[in-house]
Amino acid sequence: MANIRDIAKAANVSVTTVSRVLNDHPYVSEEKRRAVLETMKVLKYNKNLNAVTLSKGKTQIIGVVLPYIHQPFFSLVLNGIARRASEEGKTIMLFQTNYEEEKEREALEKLKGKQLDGLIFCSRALSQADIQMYGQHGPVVLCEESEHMNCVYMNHYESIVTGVRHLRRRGYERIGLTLNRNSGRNTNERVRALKDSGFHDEDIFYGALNMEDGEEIARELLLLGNDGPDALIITNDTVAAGIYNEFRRRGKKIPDDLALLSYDNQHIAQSLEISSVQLPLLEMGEAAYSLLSIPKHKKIELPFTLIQREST
Amino acid sequence: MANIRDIAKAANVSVTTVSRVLNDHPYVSEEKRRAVLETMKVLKYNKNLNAVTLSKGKTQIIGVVLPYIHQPFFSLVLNGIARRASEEGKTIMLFQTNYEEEKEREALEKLKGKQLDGLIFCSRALSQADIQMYGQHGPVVLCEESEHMNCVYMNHYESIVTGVRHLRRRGYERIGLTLNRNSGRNTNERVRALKDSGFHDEDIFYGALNMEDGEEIARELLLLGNDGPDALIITNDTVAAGIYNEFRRRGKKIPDDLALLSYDNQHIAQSLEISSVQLPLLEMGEAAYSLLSIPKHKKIELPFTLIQREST
DNA sequence: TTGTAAGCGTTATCAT
DNA sequence: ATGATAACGCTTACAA
Repeated sequence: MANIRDIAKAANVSVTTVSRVLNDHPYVSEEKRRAVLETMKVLKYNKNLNAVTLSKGKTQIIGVVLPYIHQPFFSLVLNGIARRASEEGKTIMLFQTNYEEEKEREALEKLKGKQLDGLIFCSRALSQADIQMYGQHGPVVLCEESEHMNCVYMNHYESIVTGVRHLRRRGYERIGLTLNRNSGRNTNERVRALKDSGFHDEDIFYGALNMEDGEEIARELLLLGNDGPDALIITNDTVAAGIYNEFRRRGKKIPDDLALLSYDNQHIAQSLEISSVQLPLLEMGEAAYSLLSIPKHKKIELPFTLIQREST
Repeated sequence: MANIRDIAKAANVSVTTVSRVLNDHPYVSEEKRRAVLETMKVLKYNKNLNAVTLSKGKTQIIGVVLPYIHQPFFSLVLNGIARRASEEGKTIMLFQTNYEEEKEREALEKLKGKQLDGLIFCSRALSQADIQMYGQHGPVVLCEESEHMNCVYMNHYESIVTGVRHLRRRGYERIGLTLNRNSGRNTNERVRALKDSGFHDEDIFYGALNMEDGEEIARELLLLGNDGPDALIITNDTVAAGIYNEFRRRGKKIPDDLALLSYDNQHIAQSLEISSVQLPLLEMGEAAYSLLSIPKHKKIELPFTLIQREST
């Protein structure tokens, strides 16, 4: 592997000149430029990007932390980030964490080790305080409200309040909630909003992330019969689809037997006519990316829209 | 920013000793180890990972090239890759190309520049020959059949033949096909299989990738009336869902008015009872990752399964 | 067990 | 315009 010095020697110029040619700097005669280019070809020269990185102190790599790649929510946010990053010639390093703190730490350590120019958390398991500690090593953005770090988020409390109001107007009286985790800021906000609206813990179902989880919850609800909620606000469309499917299989009707309101408004909600809270996820990703280069604390709240369909 | 030399000086040891402490090497007295660790804390030392990279000549980064992150097909393959990579302490650099050759080239150039230890193409716009040229700079794996590069793929020709046989058995006589692109190895194989089965160009619909595309194609088909195919093999479940939705909206019935057989067997196919060809996508990703470290040419063909539902 | 010094391959500063 | 030379910060023979 020929390096810049080999080229310099072979072409009878200095390394500086070779570097100049490499970077299209001015102040290099056409004659030498051609000579350098020629010997590069002869010696099959390849620029070593790691050396550039070390010398410049920047990698042009942005880290993105998310729990699950294949969830529509996260893959759309990621998409938004990737789009902006690509426009600016940055690349994305992906950290799929499955909500394991250790995996999140790996990403933070790469920021600390200068392998990343910035880091975006689409969701997190570590505490905000833990994450904030790494802020001194480079820009960190959260897709969740934060008082100390740059962040882009939607108002989860308000979204639940809006959902409850919508359901009440449609005549539903006992409203339940499904959630993925039993901690996390967004989760807590949703729970708080539900309780403030006068509903109870017993109608909150945790561990609701996939279609199978939805089917499972549906079976629980069917056992409860009239002793359960008559409407459910659901983690995401996929879980809602699971509930929908299981109810249909058992000969139950949506929304007569159970009203469904889910989050994300993905294709499947559209197809099954499930009401859903739509978030501008691509925009969230794009905003997160932009926030990386804003030095002072900035929060961006994104609006949501409730799309009503047959399920409510 | 204190570096390894500063630490050495302050702790009264050599840089080698510091490096040894850093890497948990044996042969360093407990006394010095503690001294080093202590001064590291005092001087707030952070290891610079780029320097490590340059020195070692390996980055532990694997590049993944795919056209669209948010498509279930690709996000599942990516998931499989990420899982294996994470197990081995490698990280993923993501290249969302939107099938732009230039973007694919960026990834290849990073391999050439030693910023990547390997590269996986989940799909491609560049020719195999173009990609193969970069094989000299590091391992490259394709998720598509190739005679020269390591690859994991499914037999697209056979999948169409199987689909056609299935549809014929169910009584359908004129079978059409939807595709995303009008080139690409997988696409070509599908077209070839359809033609070999006795069907024609006129029933092939291109540009079918999203739900909206499906709706559009559905409208075209509705205009054709009885002058179109009575069954369709479809790019993916999302497109199929689009067709399904549009037909339902117009009061048409699936499969009476049109039989649908799609690819990928994602949630939405399950929910809408659409027959679908299932591929082991996670396994495909995992296999692709493993193939990176196999020096001699190896091909892995993955099986597919036709899941029959109400749409056929 | 410890240290010296030569890489790794660039970029950047400062003369000339 | 061109070049010497010092960073960048770590790893790793090789020597002691």
